[in-house]
Amino acid sequence: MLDKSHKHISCSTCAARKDTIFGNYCECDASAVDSIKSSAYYKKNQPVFLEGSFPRGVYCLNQGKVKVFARGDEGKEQIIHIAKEGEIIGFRSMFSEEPYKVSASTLEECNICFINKVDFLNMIDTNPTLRNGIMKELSKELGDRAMFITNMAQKSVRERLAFSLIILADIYGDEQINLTREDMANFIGTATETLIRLLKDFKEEGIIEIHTRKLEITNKEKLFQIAGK
Amino acid sequence: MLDKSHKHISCSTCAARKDTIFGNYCECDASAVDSIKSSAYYKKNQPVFLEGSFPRGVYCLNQGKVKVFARGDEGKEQIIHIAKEGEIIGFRSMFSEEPYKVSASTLEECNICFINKVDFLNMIDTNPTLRNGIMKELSKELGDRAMFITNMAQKSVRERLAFSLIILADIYGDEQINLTREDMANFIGTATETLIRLLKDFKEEGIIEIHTRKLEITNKEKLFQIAGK
DNA sequence: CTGAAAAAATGACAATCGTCAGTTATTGTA
DNA sequence: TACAATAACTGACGATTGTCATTTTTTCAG
Repeated sequence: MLDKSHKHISCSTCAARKDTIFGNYCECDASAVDSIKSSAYYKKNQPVFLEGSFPRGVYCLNQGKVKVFARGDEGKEQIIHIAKEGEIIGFRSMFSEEPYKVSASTLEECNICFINKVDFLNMIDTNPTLRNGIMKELSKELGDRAMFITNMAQKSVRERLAFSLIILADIYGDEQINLTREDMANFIGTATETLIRLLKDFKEEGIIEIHTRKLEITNKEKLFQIAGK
Repeated sequence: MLDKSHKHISCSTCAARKDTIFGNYCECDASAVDSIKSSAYYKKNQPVFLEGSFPRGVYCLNQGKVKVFARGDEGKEQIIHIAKEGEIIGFRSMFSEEPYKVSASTLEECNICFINKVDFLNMIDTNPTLRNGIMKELSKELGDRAMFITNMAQKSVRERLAFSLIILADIYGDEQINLTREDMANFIGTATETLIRLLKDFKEEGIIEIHTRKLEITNKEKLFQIAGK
């Protein structure tokens, strides 16, 4: 259940805490983080931060999913990442001292906590474990994006779709994948029409079941096979 | 002139030093870095580090260019970045504690300095300015790769070629761009044959001049126009 | 519950781009 | 300097994928 009020969400009762950088790397107690953060409820399709603006702090997802995307020359979205419960987003630009290069927007109802820039940087300076966690995170993501680029450049749309469905299945866990066709196409890097046709193919091949918006994977084996490793 | 011996290259006389993270962010004197590093001469097309292996330290380019690339499922290279004098490469995996996700290989004769992992991590721990420089670098690159992904996904090969030529012109400075057609194709993300045909088109449109291997840009304006921002 | 708006789906068509097969040019080395 | 190896280039062809136009379905607000 989502807390739709703006009342404070406590780190100590946060179900996602074990998945966060704080829960993983930081021996600092939950109340320390609690005391410097605020929390807010977001409706579906609400912006979290916008490309071009300067970061005021970082966002920690307590509940819900958020798409992180860049815009191409003609304004078309390219989804770079889909963040879920426990992830921290928007901290890259805090170190680079540049405006955001990407935007973030909720894909569903969300509860998101916010830590002010000064407080966050202060935590990093004084807490080596947390700092190392952040650096680890940055580095890991850099590796992920190298692979993302390679997939974009070398795989066919069909292969990318298979690959992306595996990633999405992981993000959505027991839930069924729930994205608009347009968002999914913008994640895979193709036209919406092409995506729809390929989903139909997959359905006919018995790989997925389509429940209107929601997708259920029925043959993950075959997805791996098509995705090619 | 390249120093082909293995004798020590000094940071204090390094022409590229002003462009490095050390020269930019770190108030520590050159001799401190000098004392912990070694230097080596690399021939053209020599590996610097390999995907899958664990990092032993970081590499700082004194002279020459290095390609950083991932491999797709069929072994095809995707060039993620071309590093030039002054750049430090191979430090991401040191934080992520994973094996390298990418390989690096010299594109020409190079002099490359090496700093041992322990020494480097130690520097970072004790030098906040350097540390911030590294974090800034990681973040910036993350932003660059978001844009790289977007370009791959949304631009045509012709547009990507124009865009890449602008980037390459910047990397090569006053020198002419000097890459094999295959490397250039692997940077742009296309087949070698397609690249060759498009280069011919550009030549006929008066945008570039082709001197066998080397490329000279004669109409940068038009490149920007084709690349689309 | 209903109508309007948004999203999903389908069809037709053309252009881009990759693949394969082969030729020509360049490079590096014996 | 010549020869082998590598790289650059050309041609033919078809598959994949994007675009545009239109219809059907779903969603959501009143």
